[in-house]
Amino acid sequence: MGEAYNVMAATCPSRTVLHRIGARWTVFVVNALEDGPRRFSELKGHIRGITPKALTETLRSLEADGLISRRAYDENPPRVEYALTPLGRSLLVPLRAVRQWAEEHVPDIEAARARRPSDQGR
Amino acid sequence: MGEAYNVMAATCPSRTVLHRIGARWTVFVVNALEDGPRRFSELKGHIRGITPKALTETLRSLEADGLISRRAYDENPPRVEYALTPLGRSLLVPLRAVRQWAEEHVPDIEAARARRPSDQGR
DNA sequence: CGCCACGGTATAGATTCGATACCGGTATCT
DNA sequence: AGATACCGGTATCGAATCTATACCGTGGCG
Repeated sequence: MGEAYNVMAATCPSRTVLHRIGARWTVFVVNALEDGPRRFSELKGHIRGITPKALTETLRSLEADGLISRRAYDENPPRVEYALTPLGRSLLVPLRAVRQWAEEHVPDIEAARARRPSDQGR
Repeated sequence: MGEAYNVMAATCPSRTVLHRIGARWTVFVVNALEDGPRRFSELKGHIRGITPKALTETLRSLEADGLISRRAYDENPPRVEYALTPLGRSLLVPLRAVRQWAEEHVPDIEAARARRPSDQGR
C-alpha cells in the first residue's frame, strides 16, 4: 500500500510530491478552497499577504498536479473559479490538521522562542 | 479553542508557525526523529539529499521553536543527539499524515502531471 | 470619453537554497 | 612521530526562488 514509496529516498517520486505540498503557499490555498469554489481575487483577499504572482504560480502548480480545477467563464469582467478536485479534497484532510496544529500551538512556540532571544528572528 | 488564531491573517503569529512547519526540510526531520533520538550524521544519512547546511539550519530552527532538543555529549569523536520534545511529538501526528498522503498519492499526481506535459517541469 | 473590475504579467531586488570545500579536536593506525 | 579518519558542523559562492510594485487588455458603464 503506502509502502511502495519512501520520502526519505532522494530519488523517490514522493519527494517531489512532498515538495509541492510544502511549497510556501500550498497549505493556504488548499485550506482556502475547503468551502467550495473561489475566484482569483477572492483567494487573494482571503489569503492575506499573498502576491498575485505567488497565487498564480501556486494555482498553476496545484492544477498541474490535479489537486485543483480551473474554470474560466467567458464573461465580462472575466470570471475564473478554482475548486478542489477529489484528490485535492483528500489532501485537505491532512493539511487542515497541520493548520489546526499551527493555530493551536502558537503560544507554545512563542514561549519557546522567547526562551532563546538570540535565535528569535529565525 | 483554536479559534483565537487564524493563519489567513497576514499579521497572525500562526503565520510564522505555519511558515516554519512548511519549511523545506521540516517534514523530513520531524519524521526522521519519530523512533527516538538520532545523531547529526544519522539524520544526514537517513534523509537522503539533505546538505549539512540545510540540516543544521533546520535543526536550529526547530530547536528554537521548542520542537526538538539538542544534547551534546562531551566525548570523542563528538556526539550530539537530537530528539523530539513533547511539543515536537504532537506535531509529528499531522506531519506523519502529510507524509503518508504523499507516499500514497504518488501515482495520482504522476498521472495528473502526465496529462499536462507542458507544465510538467514545474 | 474616462474610469472601473478582473485576472492576471513584467520587472527588479532581496532572500533563500544547494553544492562543495574546508575546519578543529582527538583517537587510532603505521 | 606522522598520517589518517571521525564527527559535527562552517564558509563561500553561484543559482534558484520569493516579494513588492507597477502595469496590461478587455469590455461595460456613466
